[in-house]
Amino acid sequence: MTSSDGARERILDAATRLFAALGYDGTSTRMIAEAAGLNVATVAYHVGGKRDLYVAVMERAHTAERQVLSDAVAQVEDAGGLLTLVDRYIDFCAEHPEVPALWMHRWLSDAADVAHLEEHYVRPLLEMVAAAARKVVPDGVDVEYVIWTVVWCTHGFGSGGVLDADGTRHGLDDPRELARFRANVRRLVATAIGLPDPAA
Amino acid sequence: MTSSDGARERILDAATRLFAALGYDGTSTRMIAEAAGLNVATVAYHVGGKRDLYVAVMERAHTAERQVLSDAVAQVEDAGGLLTLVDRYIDFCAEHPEVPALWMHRWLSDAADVAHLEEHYVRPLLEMVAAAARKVVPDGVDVEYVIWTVVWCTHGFGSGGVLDADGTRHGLDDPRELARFRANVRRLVATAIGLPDPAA
DNA sequence: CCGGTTTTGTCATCCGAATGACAAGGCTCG
DNA sequence: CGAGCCTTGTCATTCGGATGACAAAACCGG
Repeated sequence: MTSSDGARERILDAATRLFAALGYDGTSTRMIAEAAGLNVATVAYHVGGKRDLYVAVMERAHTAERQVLSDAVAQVEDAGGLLTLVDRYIDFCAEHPEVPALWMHRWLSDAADVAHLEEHYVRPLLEMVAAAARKVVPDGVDVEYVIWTVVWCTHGFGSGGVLDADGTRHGLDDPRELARFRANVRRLVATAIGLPDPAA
Repeated sequence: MTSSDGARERILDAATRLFAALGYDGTSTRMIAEAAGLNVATVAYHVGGKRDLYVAVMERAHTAERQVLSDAVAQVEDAGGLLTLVDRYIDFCAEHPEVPALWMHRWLSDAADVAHLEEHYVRPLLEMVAAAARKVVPDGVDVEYVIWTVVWCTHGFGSGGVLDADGTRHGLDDPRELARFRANVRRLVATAIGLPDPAA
């Protein structure tokens, strides 16, 4: 049973879910094994130790993220195109809430000595987007700052969400929250790069 | 020795530092004891178990935060006063980086079963600020959204910071990063609430 | 001032549980 | 068979928590 029909995939799926929800320290290999419906040792057999598991999860998440962003970047032709790019990224984070959650946890735990994730992955990604943006935006705009603002907001709203009046939390999985978020980020970016307010 | 001359304070200081840096799961009572220069049991004697330690840390952090915000709210008389309020909060987060870091970890459901922190602490705080803001801001402005945006950005830049071109990280402890952040948030808030762009 | 008692602060130590990791063996299907 | 897949079993380590012992200080009746 379970054969090899994507055992590794199932393991990574479970690990992604758990790392995103509980962080690296809050997740044990046994939890991951149980969530994947496999034995603890089987997980090690397919992926390796806990650290390998984590790296594999982060790399897979990053690959998806890079795919979305590089596709979107390729279609940026003017400043307005940046709003579409932002839209794509928001969509991606709403559809895959694990990604912002994984990164959020990561930003806060320098403990994990997997520094190459930042250096080799997020920095190039950031530069790719920044380069595309600089071409279509007036000089003097602090492009990197705008990007970081969008990143922090999107990751924040996406993983932490908003504490509603009745004490419940809403993230970007909530369609109404998503719409509100999108409209506001569009306006935020538009004014930051000197575009007219998008009435949506 | 060390008597009771603020042993509890020293413990809470160490715990705050560690919880902020490593999160709840990443911190052990033994680390805290060592960082405070005390025995594990002594920590338990003064504060209690790990959970009590965490709650005490969060409550102390929240008290400071509320103090700053309620002082600032009391001086808001017009829309421009909100920019001052934001400034105060940014200053606070820059001076006490543990606070945004603690909350950041918390949003990602660090020690999830201490829900009263959100319900009894952050929600009232949020409502206090929102109420003050609504009085001086045009109707139709999504005040709570603006607040959440500022919170996420400030906590994000404050605890996670920004990944610089050379791979180093800069948070709000870096004066230049702080200035850049402040200017941009001021503008962000100003445009969101229909104020002229503050040239600062 | 004083002897004895209580309270307070600290420590070394132990316990049950959980964790990450690994060795060795057993499936099962081509 | 035998290689890929999975399990059982075990190990050292670490965790949070609790206990009992001890010293110093505070307290108190005389």
